[in-house]
Amino acid sequence: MNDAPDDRLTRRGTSHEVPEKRREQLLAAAIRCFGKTGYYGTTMDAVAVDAGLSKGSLYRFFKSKDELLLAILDEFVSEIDRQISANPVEADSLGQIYNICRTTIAFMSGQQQLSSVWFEFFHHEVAKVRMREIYAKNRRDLGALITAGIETGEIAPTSVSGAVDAILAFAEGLLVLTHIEDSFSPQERLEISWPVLEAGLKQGVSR
Amino acid sequence: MNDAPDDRLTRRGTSHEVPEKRREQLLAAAIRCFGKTGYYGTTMDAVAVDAGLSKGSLYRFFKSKDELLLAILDEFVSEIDRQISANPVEADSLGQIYNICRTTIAFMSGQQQLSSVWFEFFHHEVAKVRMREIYAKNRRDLGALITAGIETGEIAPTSVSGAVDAILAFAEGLLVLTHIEDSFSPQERLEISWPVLEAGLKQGVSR
DNA sequence: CATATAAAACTGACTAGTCAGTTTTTTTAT
DNA sequence: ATAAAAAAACTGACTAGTCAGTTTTATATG
Repeated sequence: MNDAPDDRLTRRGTSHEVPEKRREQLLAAAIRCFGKTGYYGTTMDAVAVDAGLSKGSLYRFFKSKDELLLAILDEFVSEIDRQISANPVEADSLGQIYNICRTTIAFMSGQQQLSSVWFEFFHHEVAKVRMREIYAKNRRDLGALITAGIETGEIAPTSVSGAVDAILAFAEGLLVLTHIEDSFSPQERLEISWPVLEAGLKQGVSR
Repeated sequence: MNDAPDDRLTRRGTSHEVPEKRREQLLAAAIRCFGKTGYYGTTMDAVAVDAGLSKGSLYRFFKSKDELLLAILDEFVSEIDRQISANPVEADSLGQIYNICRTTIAFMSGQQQLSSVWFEFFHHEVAKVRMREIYAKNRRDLGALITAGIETGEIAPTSVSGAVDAILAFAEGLLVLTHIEDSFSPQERLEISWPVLEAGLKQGVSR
């Protein structure tokens, strides 16, 4: 039951525990709970208990369950961005694209299965708006890389949006498979199946 | 509000309305409702109202919400299978694989967005078991086609499971994108981006 | 230092509403 | 009349969000 980390804050803060820290603590608890039982399956009480707080206190930091959720989404986006840019910059476009896929998949599949929550939001209007923004950005970034790759001759001339769709769908799909097949390791599978996609991009459209 | 089809059964059954027919009617209503508001966002009352019945009657045909759900999943699987085998048999493996992808995507994205419900089940244990069976079968079918394609030289020698992963992830991902980007037409996008994947399979692993 | 006071953080019981599933009542067909 | 089917009413468990009261921490004062 209690698998919260040991570094959980004590119930009463000391003078050195600023609200920021407590907010992070609540966010971490929410990620654990949502990851375990999903958004709709997680009660605000459960989040509070996991963080070692009461529900009333939780509501001091997050006005609603939706707000808590959006905070998690934002945390995810910025963390993934941070990790991607922390990697050494690849010289070639395909290397950069692979870097983005690998980093994103590693992060998403690592966080207590939280990525499964991602898919609960197709009927959650608030979350959906945020998700659209995220995908629009992904689409712009990948599109720029592919265009650059075509210019250098690294990627065969092809429909840029087609290639973006293929990459986005591929990465997204690997995450989906992760949640259906328990033994599935998306990182391993990315390594195995990436060459197929890579060959397609290098080779270009053959018909 | 009321967008149920006109051929909806009358409120009172006649002696000629066999349970089978009513069951199908309820299933259709459930598909509409789940498609509109998702599994967790759909109440049993809503399904009953959509079908022009009361909740009590609904429970005569389906013992629980879970049972209703499983019936839909089964209906989907058999309908997709039916449509795939209804297509003319392609001579080559790649054509058959494309046929499977195209038919599945066309069906899933066509049914009142019901495919979004698919993704709500990563935390629904009952549905998850059924989904695993479905994916295991997909994996077997695709694996056989790829192995055959490699034997005929149509597909370059490669990791069969890697290729299966790539295709499954790709198709699954296209459906995900459908639900994030409203203007996204998965059929169109499949046509645009399929060549990338196809080239990859023909070309094989290049490293 | 010790004590008083103010401010901040926290609690848990409560509200108001929802919904899956059940039971009772009404309608219809034969 | 009577049995089957449908409708309506009901139950009980659950949950997001609130708030009055409590405890802890920070600050001011002699």
